[in-house]
Amino acid sequence: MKFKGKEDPNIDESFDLIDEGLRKKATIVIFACCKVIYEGRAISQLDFGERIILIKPDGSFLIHQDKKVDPVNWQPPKSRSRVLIRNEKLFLESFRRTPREHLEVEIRKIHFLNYALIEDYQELEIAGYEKDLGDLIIDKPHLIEEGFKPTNREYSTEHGFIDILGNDKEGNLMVLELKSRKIGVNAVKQIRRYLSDFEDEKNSYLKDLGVEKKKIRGLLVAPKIDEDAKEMIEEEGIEFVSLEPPKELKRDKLVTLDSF
Amino acid sequence: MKFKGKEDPNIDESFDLIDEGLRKKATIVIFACCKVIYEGRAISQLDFGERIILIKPDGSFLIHQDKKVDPVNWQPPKSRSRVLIRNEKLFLESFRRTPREHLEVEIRKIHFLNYALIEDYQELEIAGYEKDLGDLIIDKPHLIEEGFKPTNREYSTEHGFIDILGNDKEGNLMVLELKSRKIGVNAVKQIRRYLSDFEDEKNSYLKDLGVEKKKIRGLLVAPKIDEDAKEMIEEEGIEFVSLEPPKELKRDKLVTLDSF
DNA sequence: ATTTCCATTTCGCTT
DNA sequence: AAGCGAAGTGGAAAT
Repeated sequence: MKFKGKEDPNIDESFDLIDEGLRKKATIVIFACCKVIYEGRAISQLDFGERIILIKPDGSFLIHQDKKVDPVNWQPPKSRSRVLIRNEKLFLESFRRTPREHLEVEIRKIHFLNYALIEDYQELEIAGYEKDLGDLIIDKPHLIEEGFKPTNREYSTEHGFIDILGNDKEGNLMVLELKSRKIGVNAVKQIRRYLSDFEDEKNSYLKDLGVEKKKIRGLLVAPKIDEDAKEMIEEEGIEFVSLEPPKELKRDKLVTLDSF
Repeated sequence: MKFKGKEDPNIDESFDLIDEGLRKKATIVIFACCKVIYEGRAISQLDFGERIILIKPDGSFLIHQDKKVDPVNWQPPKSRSRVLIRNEKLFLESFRRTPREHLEVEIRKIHFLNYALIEDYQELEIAGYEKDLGDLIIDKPHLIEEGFKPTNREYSTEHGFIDILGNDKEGNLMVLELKSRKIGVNAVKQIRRYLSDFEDEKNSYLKDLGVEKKKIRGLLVAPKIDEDAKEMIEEEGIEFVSLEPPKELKRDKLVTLDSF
């Protein structure tokens, strides 16, 4: 692995180092006073100020201020970056087609400039959201209720995808809507639309599934439900099952963190 | 402004520099081989690899891999960071209350470590999205059609907020749904729900607005509309007006960028 | 503090 | 390439 850095480079040194970094597909970090103009899906302008510029080998281009998680300006992966000197001033540019987007960074002064040839093939293992909740239910249907049998996942309807379809032990159709965090009013409206599809006689979903003249039960599954949503479902006979998405990684070597 | 940087610091130098940077509320950039564990809204683990760590004075804590715009792990502003040595290993930690979130970074090797005392008060000026489109229509209603008069903005209904309400020159009610980019099928469904509200006799919106026994016109306003949405609106008598959000900054000194 | 909705959302997955 | 939905969404404005 190769690292290279320079403090207070002059304009020519800056140009050479950045150019070298770009050609080598290095990850480049620059501490600089710069001004930024963006034109693309929107248009923006940011006057001179001290910022961090991060250029990644996949073409991503980020400019970070001293606040917030999100970059103030950026370009997505596969953008093409270049460095140039115009009127004795140093510029960075990043360009993207489809949609056409352009970022121009005028650099007044570079304080630090580093680049490194890194390749990070490690992938983040993450758990604890909707997909994991769905996996859990498919794996252990009894967590919903004794005798529950899932039949379809991501079942497509006119109004969107139903997270899980299944039957209870009496053969009634069950429509499950999952949320990893909290059931709100919108989730109730959503499942209500799915249910109205099925309740519509003209609709053929029931026949498709070989389920006729049975009840249709709507279930919302999430760790919590908010008060408004709770009132709504009580009026409409929709059920709620409290279930946490499993916060477990697949290769589970994770040690519980000490309290801070 | 104060900058400080070190190449290949040993563990004690690293600790001192980071600790100093944190105390001074500096912006810290670290090029390091590290392993990351997160526990909070979800839970995640990332094995050792070469990454960029960025700690901002507002408490934001970002870990970037060599790909993508988004950090692989992060903590939001107001998180509390600290550096520590445990079993002769260097760790960074970041903690947040409400919701409770914790990030632990084990550092195997630091290649570069920089910090800088920067304060960037420049704010991004941006234009070209939905709000600008709404401003434009309120300012120049004739862009929708001759005689159009907006009456309400962000008008609240059971199904959400209608972007703009108004009347045409015959006094018919007009329901406008704006998009800064492209009308898709979802936007049509949305305006359809608003319209069904108004068309329902039991509904009192019309009386509230003093508009009775008039037509109700649904308009989608955006730069473009996709093919599916176009077919839908033709069947349902919803109209489409093509309008670009104004891509103009308020203090407009912006020079058009040269082509790349 | 909580809710709601927009975003140059980004990102991953499916068609 | 385009569309769809989730996200540790983030962030701002309103309540």
